[in-house]
Amino acid sequence: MNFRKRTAHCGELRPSDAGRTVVLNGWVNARRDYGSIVFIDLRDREGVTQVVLDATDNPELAANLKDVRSEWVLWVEGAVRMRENPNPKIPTGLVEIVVRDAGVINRSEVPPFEIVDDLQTNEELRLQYRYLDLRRPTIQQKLLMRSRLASVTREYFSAEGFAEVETPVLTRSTPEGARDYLVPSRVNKGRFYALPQSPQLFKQLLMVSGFDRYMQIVKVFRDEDLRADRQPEFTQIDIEMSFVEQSDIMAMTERYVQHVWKRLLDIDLDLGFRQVTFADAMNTYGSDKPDLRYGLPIVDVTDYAASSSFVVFKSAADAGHVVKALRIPDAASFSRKQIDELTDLAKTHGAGGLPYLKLVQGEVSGSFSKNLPPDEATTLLSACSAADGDLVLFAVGEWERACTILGALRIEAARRLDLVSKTTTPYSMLWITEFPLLEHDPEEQRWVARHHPFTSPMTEDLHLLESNPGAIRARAYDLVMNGYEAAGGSVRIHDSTVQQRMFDLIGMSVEEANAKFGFLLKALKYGAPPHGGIAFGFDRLAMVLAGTNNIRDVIAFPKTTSGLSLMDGCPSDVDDKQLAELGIALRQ
RNA sequence: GGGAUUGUAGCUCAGUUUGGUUAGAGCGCCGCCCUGUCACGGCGGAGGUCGCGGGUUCGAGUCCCGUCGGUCCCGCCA
Repeated sequence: MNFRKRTAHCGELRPSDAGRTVVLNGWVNARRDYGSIVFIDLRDREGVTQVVLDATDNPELAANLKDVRSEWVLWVEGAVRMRENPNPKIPTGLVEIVVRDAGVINRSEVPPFEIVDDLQTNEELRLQYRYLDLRRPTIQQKLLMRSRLASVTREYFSAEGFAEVETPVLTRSTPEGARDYLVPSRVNKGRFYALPQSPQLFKQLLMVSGFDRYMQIVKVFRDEDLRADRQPEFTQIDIEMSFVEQSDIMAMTERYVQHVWKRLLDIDLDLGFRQVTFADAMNTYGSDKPDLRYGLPIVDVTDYAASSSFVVFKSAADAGHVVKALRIPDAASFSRKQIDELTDLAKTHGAGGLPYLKLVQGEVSGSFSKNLPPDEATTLLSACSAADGDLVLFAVGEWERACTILGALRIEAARRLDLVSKTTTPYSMLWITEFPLLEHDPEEQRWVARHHPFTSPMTEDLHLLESNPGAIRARAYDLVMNGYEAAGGSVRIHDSTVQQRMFDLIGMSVEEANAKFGFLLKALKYGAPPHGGIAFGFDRLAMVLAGTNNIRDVIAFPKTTSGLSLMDGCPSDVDDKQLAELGIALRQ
């Protein structure tokens, strides 16, 4: 196929180029045919340029291009000239190309959906024809932003003395954490590799080796159910540092984020991101990843509940549970239906119901106002700082449960009141610190690591290691951006004895620990430096930067919520021959 | 594993509540016309396994059962 190569792309021509003869290559974005004059909008990654073909000047060429339709690929040669009727909507709108010669490089079938930014098509079809979906400028911009993020990241960490070291993708399956994706070994039949959930152990071993500062942009895999912000394979910016403590890692991370925001968004972020302890975050926002672009704090009213006439509150307080309240300003106008929807939401998070009070022109109403003497209602509402026109929602129960319920309602209320669009702080950055080291798994009847079992306990809580494990706080920290857990890390245990005690605590025998993590325990005995690190969810970071709340928008070829790839149809069946080579028989 | 919601023309959706003639609209597509459009315009036209399978019924897009996808959420995700 003959075509003339471009001398300009479709987004660059301006009035100063008038008079130049250029060649463009691109896709037909739109065609407007007037018979003796035809306009063709030619599109490439950089933009759109209008091309004019005058049939009276060039009848032969016009006849050749008569069939041209959307998404055909053309080359076009002609002079740049000022437009009679400029189009202020596009950057090249002041100029156009008068075609002198042109040709069809490739034809296109009629696409299943139009290649436009404000596409209404369902995601199923878009994913099936992902290569067409990716022609849309909005998606391209997001992926180009992701590309720049990767460049800026490497540039920053390289300048800070970090070495990028690759770690294996075929690794050992380990207990704890997410389900592993397994890869059968042909050479060693009946045995399996696991795809890494993170390069955690390898980066710690690199610290033992003395690499001192490591970072890697790396794919990791977790075989768990998906969400709007979760894919089975995703990318981490994995970071580890030696001879540091928590504050050093957090400070380094903040400087990186500041650098990224400056370079990619030209926004100046102040260092010293807000820090909130896990306990405070749960108490005040009902979440360990609160979105602080808006307020809506939760208050504790357990003290008032203890002497309440409302039996639900009273008995909760007597049982050692808590009563929490969420005041939603100007929401007393919520209808019965809207309250029912909020109640359903509360129930999905484990609430029995949703007690609420409304204050309208001094009158108290609500689901339990009849069970509450007026003076008690007044006291309770003032404890919640409720003003006229407010709605107050209550959650009753075990501490973390009650907090979580109101945390979910807080997000929903913000959505309904459209608080995010009204914010004066478009980016909310905060650290969550002092996570519990362990949590109790009622199913397995044992303690499990909340972060991972290599996380160091806070020094001042070490004495609780055997007496009160649930109260131990970890030297762990999450960086939360606009309500997303963007990064998480910890200072690691660098002492093999402490590491062994940790394994004991989560019910792992010495034998098992040695079998599964013996290489780490051994390595820690050969002069391990104090070390710690953090890992960013690269996709989530790209999401926040690109201003989307769908992780699939920043992944070129994502999977659906059931883990399918609709374009190539994986996962797929494999031949019996392949299974036989691997020594695998499928069971029904 | 569970819940909610969704699937009708190439696309977006209406029609399903209360089963009943030939399943509609906008956009797109095809043909003709048009010299300044850029959401071009005008005239005409084609296009449907109502996701799939089974059932109830004289009759199913509509009711019932099952199933396969999409989206969101709970559990899960160190």
